Amino acid sequence: MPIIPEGDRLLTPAEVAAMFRVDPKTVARWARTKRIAAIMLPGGRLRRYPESAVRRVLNGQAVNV
Amino acid sequence: MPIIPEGDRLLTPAEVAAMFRVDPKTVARWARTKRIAAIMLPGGRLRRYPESAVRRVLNGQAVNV
DNA sequence: TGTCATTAGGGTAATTTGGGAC
DNA sequence: ACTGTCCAAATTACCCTAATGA
Repeated sequence: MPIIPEGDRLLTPAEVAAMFRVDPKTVARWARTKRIAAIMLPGGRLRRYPESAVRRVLNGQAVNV
Repeated sequence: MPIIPEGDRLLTPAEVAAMFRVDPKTVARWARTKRIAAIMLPGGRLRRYPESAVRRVLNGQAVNV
């Protein structure tokens, strides 16, 4: 089954950062340390964040990839 | 492209402290003791406060998390 | 193919937190 | 009973450069 549920929009680092009021770099750090779910683009450098994962954090629930 | 649906914006500890004119540490203490709603950033130490929660307190209404 | 805003990584400084005590 | 301050540790922000992707 898909790790990313269908209908789950992917957010850019800038969008996630804006939602949490943190620096985009901080979001990348969360992804690198597995503190928030994220997928890597084929290029292997840029990431996108499933909206559902972001929402889980906003709801104070556990996260993880 | 930049869609940030989450209707409830998040405030930083400093912003909340300024609104109430108290020390940021006091705000953190309120969060620890569940006197004001807050979410913990994935980092695990810093918090953000839903604007709606702060507004409820400012309006003298009950709070709780 | 070339341009260009965005993103990630490294290093360093600043901010924030928790906990105990006053 | 509640707040502000002191401390050490963890987290985050800002600097720069290189790579990505539309």
